[in-house]
Amino acid sequence: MPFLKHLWKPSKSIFFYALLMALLVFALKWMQWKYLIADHSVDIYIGLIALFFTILGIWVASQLAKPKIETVVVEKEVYIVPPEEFVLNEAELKKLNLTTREYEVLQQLSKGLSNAEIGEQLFLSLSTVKTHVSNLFFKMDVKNRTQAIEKAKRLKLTP
Amino acid sequence: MPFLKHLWKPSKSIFFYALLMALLVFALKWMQWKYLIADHSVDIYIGLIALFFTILGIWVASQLAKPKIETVVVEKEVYIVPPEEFVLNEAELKKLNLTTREYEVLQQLSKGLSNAEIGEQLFLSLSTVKTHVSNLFFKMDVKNRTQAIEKAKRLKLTP
DNA sequence: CCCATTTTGGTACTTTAGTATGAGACGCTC
DNA sequence: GAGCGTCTCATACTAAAGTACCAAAATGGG
Repeated sequence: MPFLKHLWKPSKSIFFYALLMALLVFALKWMQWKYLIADHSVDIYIGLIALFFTILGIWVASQLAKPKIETVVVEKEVYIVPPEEFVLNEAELKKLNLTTREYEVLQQLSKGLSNAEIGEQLFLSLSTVKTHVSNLFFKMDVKNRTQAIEKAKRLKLTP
Repeated sequence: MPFLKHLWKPSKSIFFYALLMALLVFALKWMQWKYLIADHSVDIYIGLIALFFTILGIWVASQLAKPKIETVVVEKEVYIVPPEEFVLNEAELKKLNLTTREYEVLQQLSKGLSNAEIGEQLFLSLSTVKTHVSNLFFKMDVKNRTQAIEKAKRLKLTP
């Protein structure tokens, strides 16, 4: 009977109930000497005791058999990606009305390359790079390359 | 006491237990006449009845009371922040061994300001700004301001 | 107070960036 | 083919950036 296992669990309560039961027995014994020695109402006496202790047993069982609520906490992780990969903002790019070559120069510019290095990368003379860069600044409405880089990254035109 | 509601539910069982109880009382009455009239072992008799009916009550309660095991599953959503706000990388900053003033210049530099503008912001002459900037490039191991900005942002030294 | 570091500023110079202007070559379209 | 836009490159110039070296003033700790 698996129920009994639960009965023995709360050891502190056991002593309390045992003490309570002892007191009741003592009280009943006292009542026995006072009222029941004389007459023959032993049947009623026994019945009352049986009824009382049955109810007591039920009550004890109800007290010991506690709700027993098992709370299972399941942590559900809501993952929100931080990678933040580069997605070209084509709308903004189109607004600027850059030519193909100008955009290529802008990409190199955003890498932090100098005009000479851009020329090496795209096989252009320094003059040509300067021309593209200058036109780039005009179209982008900036005054120097650092502002151009900042704006290009902010508008998601370059990584 | 909500427990009693469960007791009254199975009406068929009630008659069975009532009948059982009646039989037991009858049996006890018979035992009473046979063994216990003569002597003074009424105490033991009462104790046995009390014990028996307590156990009976417990048993009845355990039979009638449902398992009563409630499993509550609580789903706890744990969010992982995406804000990605600027957090200064103090470790990397310390590695560079920049002076206070140099770092202030770097902060303005990262905004895309020219040397002259940085001078206006920090109330410095162009010469002083150039000195700081030059020392900055040496300590950061870069060749120009665009690389310095790129590195500062990558190492989370500036927003 | 002394010393090391920082901060500030200067001069002189080189390099790079950026502007302005022009011009030749190419491809496309009307 | 004329016109247009793009791409290329050049020259000339100015502005800004960057380097090198020096030095005075301020700062802060032992």
